[in-house]
Amino acid sequence: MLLRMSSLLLKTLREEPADAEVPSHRLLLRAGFVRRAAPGGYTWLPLGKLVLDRVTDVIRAEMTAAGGQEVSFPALLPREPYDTSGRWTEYGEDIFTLKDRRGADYLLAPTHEEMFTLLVQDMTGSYRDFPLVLFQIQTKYRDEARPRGGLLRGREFLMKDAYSFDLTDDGLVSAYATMRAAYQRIFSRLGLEHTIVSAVSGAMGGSASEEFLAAAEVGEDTFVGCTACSYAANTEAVVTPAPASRPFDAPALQAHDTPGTPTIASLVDFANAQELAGRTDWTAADTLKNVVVTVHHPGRPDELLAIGVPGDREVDLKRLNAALAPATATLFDDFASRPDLVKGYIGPQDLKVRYLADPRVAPGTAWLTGANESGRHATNVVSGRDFTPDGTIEAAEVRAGDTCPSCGAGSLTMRRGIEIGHIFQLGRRYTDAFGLDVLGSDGKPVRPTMGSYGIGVSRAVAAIAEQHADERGLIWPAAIAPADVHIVAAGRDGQVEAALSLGATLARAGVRVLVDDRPNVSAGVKFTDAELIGIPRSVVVGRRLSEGYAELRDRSTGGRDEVPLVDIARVITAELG
RNA sequence: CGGGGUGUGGCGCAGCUUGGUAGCGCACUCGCUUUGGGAGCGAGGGGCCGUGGGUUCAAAUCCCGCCACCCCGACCA
Repeated sequence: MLLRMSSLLLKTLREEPADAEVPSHRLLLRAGFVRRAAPGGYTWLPLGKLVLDRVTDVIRAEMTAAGGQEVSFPALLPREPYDTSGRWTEYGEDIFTLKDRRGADYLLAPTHEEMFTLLVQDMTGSYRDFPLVLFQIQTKYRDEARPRGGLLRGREFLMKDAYSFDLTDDGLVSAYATMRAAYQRIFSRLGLEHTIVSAVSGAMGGSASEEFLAAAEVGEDTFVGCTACSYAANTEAVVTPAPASRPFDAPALQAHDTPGTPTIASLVDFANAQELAGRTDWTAADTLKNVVVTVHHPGRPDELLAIGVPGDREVDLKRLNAALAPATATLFDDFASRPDLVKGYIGPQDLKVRYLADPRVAPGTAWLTGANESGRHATNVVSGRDFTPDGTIEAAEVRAGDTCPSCGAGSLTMRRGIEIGHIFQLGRRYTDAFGLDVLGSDGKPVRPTMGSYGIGVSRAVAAIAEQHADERGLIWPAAIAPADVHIVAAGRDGQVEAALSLGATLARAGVRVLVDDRPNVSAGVKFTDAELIGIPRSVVVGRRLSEGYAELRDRSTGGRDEVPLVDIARVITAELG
């Protein structure tokens, strides 16, 4: 490959684009890799397309090596399969829907579980056809409420989705392990520093879910790690260790007048000032905070739900939504319509809505909480005695320093990351929905179980840009750079001709070459552009050409070496192996 | 969904308060000079001022609606 910048469709931007905030977005726009073309949609320009293709090549190679077979489905699909799986309504507003000329419903697929399942149903019939792993690299569509960060969250994006089909649960575990290892190789080759964390599987359903998170400040996911063991989890998936049940030996529930205490802080201040129940050591952790949310069930009427969490913790809506998926929750604020719910003074006793408590609200624990009357709270409200939650829920916020739920010894640290991959054991949700059975060796029908494995390909490009850049621009890992070497012709005394000649020599040897042969462009501009574009290795053919020397530069270290021009091709091909 | 901000040539911005024939820098074209760290001089091309309506003799500017983009919040009981 020999690309000449004199004819390349490329325009680097000297100034920061006004509407790009996150570093990867700014750099990819400035360096001429992508361009915004639609709300949440990006055009891949020649340099960007080269990178994208190299990333997909890595993914394709590793997926194939792991036994996957590549297929490709349409993105434009009829409604019916998604009705069968229930996702037409479950996915809700996040799905792009449209009608054909006859008024029939279509959608632009947000993922393809249904189509993979149907394909396997169509084309298999015997246990001999399994195990099977299929994948595709394809454009997905999601009507995101808020696209952000350029490639990080778009409404149209490139995704690799793969599905394994096994006849036994052991087979699924094995397929999952194979895919997990393939993902580690993929992200390692892509130069992405990442952490594998426990996750929740969201709208897709399933279990044994893990995410690959690329560490980045601008990441949308927060995840925890343990200081003592190898535990790592998305905050959405952190499971709170429940304390042991305690005997119901607390004194009887007692209600108190607590005027003007609608918040936890005001309640604690009041309780200490008034020596409530004879104590002056009340803290927020002694209180039970009860939050009312409206739960929106796809395809069903809304439901009011009360959530109880220790008063020193907030309700984390992301965690709550993860726990309720596929339903979603919003804060309830229409207290006028429900006189039984006294805002600021809600207690779990005799509530007329469903009540789910944090695991810390274990049987026997006693709390200071609302008395369901304005200006009144109650002490010694004991879980399991004075109220019984309808269940537990993981909705309280996770904080740095919390005890590790895995080893119980270390404490949790928190970081942010970009979700670049997600693997989980899907199970039989879709094979059940479509009634996919095949004949087993004993002649009886067997229902396959599925695993689901996704990579956000375009998002991975952004994550790489996020992790591999400095104040001058991008620094691509060699494996996915748009070219192996960037040759800069600096000068007009035959430098352009010499650069092109060197480029041709390298290209013949299989090296991917970008030559800056632009006439009438100053050396300074070319150097600046080369640093912005970020090809890891560059060669400057410049003022020492007449002496037979060129300069070899390393983008990441800034290193420069004068090398005889006749040796350059040999040095570079040796480096590239 | 809520809040804030912004929409003026390809990019970055001024002009709007106080209505009166649209400007600057970069980029682009041509000429001459320059050529190892974002060159100089000269001459040019390019804009339904996001969009629809209203007020007015006259609207980028004032009023109303809509759309888009960016940021923040999705929260304290």
